[in-house]
Amino acid sequence: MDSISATFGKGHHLHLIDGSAFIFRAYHALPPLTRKSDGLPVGAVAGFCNMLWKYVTDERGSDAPTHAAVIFDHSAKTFRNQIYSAYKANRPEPPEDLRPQFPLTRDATRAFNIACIETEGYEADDIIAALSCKARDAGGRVTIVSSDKDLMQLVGDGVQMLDPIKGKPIDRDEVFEKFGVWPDRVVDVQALAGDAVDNVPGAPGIGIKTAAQLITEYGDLETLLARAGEIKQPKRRQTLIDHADQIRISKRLVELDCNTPLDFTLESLEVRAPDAPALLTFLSEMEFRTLTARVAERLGAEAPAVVSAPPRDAPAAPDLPPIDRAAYETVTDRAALDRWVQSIRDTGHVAIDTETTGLDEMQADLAGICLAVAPGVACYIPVGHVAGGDAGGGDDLFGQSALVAGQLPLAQVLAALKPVLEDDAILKIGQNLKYDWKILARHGIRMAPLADTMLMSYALNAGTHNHGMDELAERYLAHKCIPIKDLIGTGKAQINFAQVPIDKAAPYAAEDADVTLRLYRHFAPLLPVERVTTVYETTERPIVPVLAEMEMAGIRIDSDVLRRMSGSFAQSMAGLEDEIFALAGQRFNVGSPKQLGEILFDKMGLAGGKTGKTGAFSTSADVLEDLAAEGHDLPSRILDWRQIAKLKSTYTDALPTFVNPETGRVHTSYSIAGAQTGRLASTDPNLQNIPVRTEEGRRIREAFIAAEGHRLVSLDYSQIELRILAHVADIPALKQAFRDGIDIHAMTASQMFGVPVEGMDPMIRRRAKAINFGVIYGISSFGLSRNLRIPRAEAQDFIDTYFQRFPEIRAYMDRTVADAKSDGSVRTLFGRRINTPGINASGPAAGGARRAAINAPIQGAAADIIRRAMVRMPAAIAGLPARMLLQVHDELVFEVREDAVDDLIAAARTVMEGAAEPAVRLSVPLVVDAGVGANWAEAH
DNA sequence: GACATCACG
DNA sequence: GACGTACGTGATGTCC
Repeated sequence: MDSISATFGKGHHLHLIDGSAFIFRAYHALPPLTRKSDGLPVGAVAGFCNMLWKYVTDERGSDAPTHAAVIFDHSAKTFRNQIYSAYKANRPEPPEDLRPQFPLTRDATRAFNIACIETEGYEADDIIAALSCKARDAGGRVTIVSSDKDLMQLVGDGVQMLDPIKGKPIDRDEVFEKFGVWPDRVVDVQALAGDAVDNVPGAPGIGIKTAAQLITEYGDLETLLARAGEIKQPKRRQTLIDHADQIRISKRLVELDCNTPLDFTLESLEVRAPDAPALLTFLSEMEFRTLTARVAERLGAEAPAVVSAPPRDAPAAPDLPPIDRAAYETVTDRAALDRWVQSIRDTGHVAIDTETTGLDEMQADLAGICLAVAPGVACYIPVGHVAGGDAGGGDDLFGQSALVAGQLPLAQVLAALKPVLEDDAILKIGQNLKYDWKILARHGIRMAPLADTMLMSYALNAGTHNHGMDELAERYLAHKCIPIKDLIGTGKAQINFAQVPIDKAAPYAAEDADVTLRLYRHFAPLLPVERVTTVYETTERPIVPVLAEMEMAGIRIDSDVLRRMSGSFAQSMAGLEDEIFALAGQRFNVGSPKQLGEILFDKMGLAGGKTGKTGAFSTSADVLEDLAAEGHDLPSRILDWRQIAKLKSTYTDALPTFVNPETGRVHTSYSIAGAQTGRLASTDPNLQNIPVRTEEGRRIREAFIAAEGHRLVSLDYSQIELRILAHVADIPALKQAFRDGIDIHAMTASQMFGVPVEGMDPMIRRRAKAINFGVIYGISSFGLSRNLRIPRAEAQDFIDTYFQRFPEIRAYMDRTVADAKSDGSVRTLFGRRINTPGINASGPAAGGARRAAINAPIQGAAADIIRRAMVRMPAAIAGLPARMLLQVHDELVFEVREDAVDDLIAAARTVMEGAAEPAVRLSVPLVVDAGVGANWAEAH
C-alpha cells in the first residue's frame, strides 16, 4: 500500500460495484431494523455492510481485483431528464425509512476503505461506463458487480459482469440469452423495446423478442429505421415509421456514455486493506453486534495488533469467558471422570455431545463423549479412537484398527454417566439431541430430561435461518466452530471420527459442548420474551424421545418383493426404450431432459417454448401431457418410462439398501427443525413420499409389512387443513358442513355454482376441490388455471365467485398478510411462530412470500396438532402390544399385535381427535379415519 | 454441485 | 432493477 502504484494497465483488474443496487437489495431483503439506542433505521445499512463484508472476504485467488470502487447514484435528476422529462418519472419515491440510510451507506463504503464515487447530474451507470471504457482502453480487465440489465451493453472485450447474489459471472453469452443480440447491439434492442420501470418509451407493441429479431435482420437501429418501409408486417412497419423520433430518444436514454467526466484517476482506486479501527468504530456505532464481532475476529486473526480497542458492544456477554480451545480437558483416567460426574451433580445440568464413526445413529459407534458444565468448562472423553487416519499405520493383524491406548473403557464411562444422564433432577442440554439420545439408547441409556438448542432456535427463529450448530454459533455467539472437514477431510480420503488423533479431536469435540451450553444460556431467557415457551415445551422438547423410539423401531419391508418389482420394471423400461428409439428415429439417453428436449423440439419441431434461466426446453410431465393429448406418441411413452424409472430408482432399488442388517428393518430419520412450518421431514430414506396416487406405485406399499402376528394400522386426519381454515377464518358455511359431515368439496361446488350436492357432476366437484386447496396455498388465477387447464379469465371468475360466497376467507388472507407485514412473522393457533422475511419486499418475489405467509398458519397448525397427538401417544398406548412407527404429516402408522387392533384404534383415535385440546377448542370436529392390513397398502 | 424432475401431504 | 406464479418437503439422475 505504501509502494508507489504503477499506472493502471495490463494485469490490473478493476471491480466496479453498483452501490444503489446493493442498497435496494439490502433494504428489501431485511426486516426494518432500527438502532437500539436511538431508533435510527439501519436495516439497509446492515444488509449493505454484510454484502460488502461478504464481497471483501470472498476468496478470489488470482482473479482478485487490484482496483475497486463502489459507485452510487447522486440524485434523481440527471442529464437524461433534459432529453426526456418523463425519464424514470414513474419511479416511486424511496421509502421513508430508507432515505436517511443513503448517506450512511457512503460512510460504510469509506469505512471499508473502498473508493466511494458519485457525481452530480449523472447516474451510477454512466460513471461505471466511463470507468469501464477507460480501464479497458488502458489494457486492464473490468468486473461490474451488478445484475442490472442496463449495464449489459458494456460487456465484452475484457469487461464482464458478476451477479452479486448468485455469484455468477455474466458474459457475452448471458447477454445474448437475455436480449437475443450481442452486447454491442443491446442499446438498439432496448431503444425499441423500451422499459416500463425507467419509463423509456421505445416503440409501442414491440418487446425484446421482436426487437432482437428486427435488429438481427437489419443489422442495427439506424439501418432498421431507414429501411422501415420494407417491413412486411403492416402494423410493425407503421409503428416504426410513426415513432422513429421516440425510438431515437429512447436510444439516447439507454445508451451509456464512455465520456462521462471523471475527476479522479484509475490509480486512485487501488485496493486498500481495511483500516480495522475505522471499520470497527463505524460498525459498532451502527450497533451491528454480530458483524462487528465477526469483523473483529477476522481482522484480529490476521493482524492481531490492529484491534487495539475492542468495540464497545462486542456480542459476547461480559460475564462469559471467551471460547478457549486450549482450556478444555481430555479425560483419560477414572479420577477425572468421577470429578466431572460430581460437577454435573453440583450444577444440576450438563451439555452433552457424542462423537461417532458415522451419521447413521442406528449403526455408528461411539468415538467419544463431550461434556460442558459451564461456559468454558468442557471436556472430551475419548472411548473409541483407533490408530489410522493421517497418523498412518496401526492396523493389527486382522485389518481392524486397534484402540489407541490411554482411553477409558467404554463400559466404564457409560456406567459412570448413566446415573446422571437418567437423573430426573439433572437437565441434559444438547444440539439435535435426538441423535445423541439414539446413540446412548443403543447402549441402554435413556436420557431425560432434555433441552435442545436446535429446537429452541426453531421455536424462536423458524423461517429466518437454519438451526445447525455452526450457524447458530456464528449468529448468536459470533464464534466460528472448527469445521468437521478440518478433521475428517472430504470425499474419498474422508476418515471417520474415531480415526482422528485424540489431541486433534478433543478441542473440536469439547468446543461443541461448550458452544451448546452457551447457546442454551442465550436462548432460554428468550423463549418467554418471544412468547414461544408453550410451543417449545409442548410440541418440540417432548417429541424428541418419541421420534427417537419410532426411528429405532423402524418398519419391516419385504425386500424380495421389491427386487422382483425392480426386475419387472427393468423389463418394461427396456421395452419402452425400444419404442421410444423407434419413434424418435435414434437412440439417446431417455433420462436426460436435455437430450429429450432437443429431440422433441429441435429435431421433431413440436411446439413448446424454452423456459427457465438455463434456456433449456422444459420436458416436465405438464408439458409432455399436453403433447400427448395432441396425439403425439413419443411424449406419452416417455411419461410411461419416467414413471417406472422413478419407482425403480427411488423406491424398489433404493429401499432394500436401507434395511438395517441387525434389525432387518428400515429406520428413517425425522428432521424436527427442517421445515419452515412445523412439519417434520423424513430422510434416509424418505418414508413420507412412498407412492400411493397410482396403481403401480401403490404396489410398493405392499412391501411395507407388519411383523409376524401383527398388523399395520394407519390413522389419518380427514381434511385437517380445510377444517383448520374453517375455524381460523371463521367461515360459517364451511364449519356447518364439517359439523354435518357432508362432502366438503361438493358443498363448495354447490354454493359456488348453485347446483345440488346430490348427483353432482364429478367435474364440477373437482373444480371446487382445486379451489379449496388453492385457497390454502394462497390462490392465484394463474395457478388455478394451470392446475385445472382452463383459461386464466375463467379461473379468475371462479376465484371471484368463491370470495363472494365465502368473504371471510378473503378477510383471513388480508389479515394474515397484514400481520406478517407488521410483525415479520405469523403464528399458528397454538402459538408457533413462523417468520416471514421478504414479506415487505416489492415485486413478484413478494408474491411468493405472501402465499407462504397465508399457508404457514394453516399447514403449521395441522403440524402442531399431530405433534401434540404424537407426544401424548406413548402414554395412551403404553398398555397395548403396539408401537408407533411412522408419521406422514396427517397420518400415523402403527404396528399392533393382531388381537389388539381394535383397542389400539380406539386409543389412538381418541388421542388424535382430541389433540388440539385443551389449548384450542376447535369449532369444527377433527375426524380420524382408520385402516388395517398386513401391509401398508391395505392399511391406508 | 446445480438443475430438472417427480414422489408425498 | 429484475423478478415468475399454488404451499411444504427429499431423492434421483444428468451434466458441468
